[in-house]
Amino acid sequence: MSRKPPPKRARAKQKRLSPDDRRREFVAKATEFFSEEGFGGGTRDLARRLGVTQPLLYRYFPSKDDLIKEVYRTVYLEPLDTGWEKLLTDRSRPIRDRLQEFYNAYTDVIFTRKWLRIYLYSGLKGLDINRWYVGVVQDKILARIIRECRHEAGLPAQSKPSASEIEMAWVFHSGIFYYGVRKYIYESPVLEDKARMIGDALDVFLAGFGRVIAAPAAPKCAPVKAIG
Amino acid sequence: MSRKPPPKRARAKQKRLSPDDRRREFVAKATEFFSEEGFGGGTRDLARRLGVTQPLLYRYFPSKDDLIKEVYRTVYLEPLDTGWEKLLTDRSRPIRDRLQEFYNAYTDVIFTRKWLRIYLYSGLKGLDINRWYVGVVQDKILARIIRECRHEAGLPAQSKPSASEIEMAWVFHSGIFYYGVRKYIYESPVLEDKARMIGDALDVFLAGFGRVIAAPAAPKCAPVKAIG
DNA sequence: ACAATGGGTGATCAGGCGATAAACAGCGAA
DNA sequence: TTCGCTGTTTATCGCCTGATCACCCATTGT
Repeated sequence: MSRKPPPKRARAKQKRLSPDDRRREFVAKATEFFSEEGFGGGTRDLARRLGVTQPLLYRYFPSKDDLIKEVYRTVYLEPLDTGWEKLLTDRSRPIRDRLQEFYNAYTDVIFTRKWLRIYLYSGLKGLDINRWYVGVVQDKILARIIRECRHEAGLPAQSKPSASEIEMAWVFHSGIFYYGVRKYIYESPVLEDKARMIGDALDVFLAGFGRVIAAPAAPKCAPVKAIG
Repeated sequence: MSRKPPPKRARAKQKRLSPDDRRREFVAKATEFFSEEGFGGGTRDLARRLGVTQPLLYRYFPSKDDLIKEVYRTVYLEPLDTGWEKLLTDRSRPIRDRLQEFYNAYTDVIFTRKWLRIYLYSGLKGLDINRWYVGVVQDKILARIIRECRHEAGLPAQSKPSASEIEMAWVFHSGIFYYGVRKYIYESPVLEDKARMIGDALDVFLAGFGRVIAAPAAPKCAPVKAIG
């Protein structure tokens, strides 16, 4: 009766993908799905969004948890390894330019609803991969920024930045990061000009960092000599 | 056989609480529970932690969702209304002292695993109460800080801070806030001396703010005259 | 043309979920 | 004591979840 006429048409529409590509497609769509619903979202809803039935997921992934792990991997690797080291340490350019360009690019990648939500969800789970990422940010980004700032301020180089220097870099970095959280997760109104926000944050940080580092216990009116 | 002898003893141990107190106790423990498990945590597990059976919850709360809403209310109201206005606007004291004392106290309240986790979970849900809280922070805290900073820098008062000023205050505030996230949610190692972190953040912000505000489009070596 | 292969589906299972109803237990008033 | 009230438990319902199995059908190699 209502038996479909041969659904070849419908089949024909979906282009043939290699198994690996199909799998990657699943992971990508699953990332979107879990970013909205949280990892408590059901496999049936996910399958519906993929346009397939739920048992099919288990042909590509042994369990929901394995699928989730692969979502983590792709999300956490996405913003990494795009030639920052050279950018951050290229002393032929003013430090402010380098940092502005870096944060413009970095936030272009991570300031999406999808990325930020997956990141926070996984952070709340206390996953190892989250701590690993935080460590990468600290070692590959913040430590370098500190080193460049010290160089800029004419301070002696040191192998490892001090704990309080790292902390200052974290406070600076987090301030920028949280702009994305406010905009894409809380959906609060923010200053629309992202580059302006980064620029102002940089100006405040660069102006303040030199003074604080140069005079660790100084009163607030210490002479400015570390910068300029 | 293993039927308990009259459990009067066990009953006697738990002190009689008024229904309202009992209810409050439930909400408090539920807050702890949900902060660890997320709001997907089961009512049976919650009841077990309360030392009662699951249906009893439904005598005190019509549904799980109502219980959760009350958790939100208590959590979001906890850090509010502790006389900040006077503290922040008391111009008889140096601004740095005021801000240091304020952030010491504010972070004493919100830097707990419980508070931060509930806050982030509810933020991810996109709840109205979250946007409301963000608005309160902006109006009652950040706008005042900006006003005091402008005053300190000898700049003319204005009824409303500009969007970019608010944004700078957000970046500053978020930097401090995220210290708590890193410590209590990601459980990353952080600078142990919280007051030092706040102090450094303040020094950077106060030193940088004046320069940026005084010379909006200035190069990075503009003379420092707004502060000091 | 035809069997084989493997992507895809319908039916289903066991378990956990939120929620409800009925039974029970302790306590103060009559 | 006895009644009734309130706090608490036992038993249970319907639903949804992650996961599995047997089956189907389309493409492909020969």
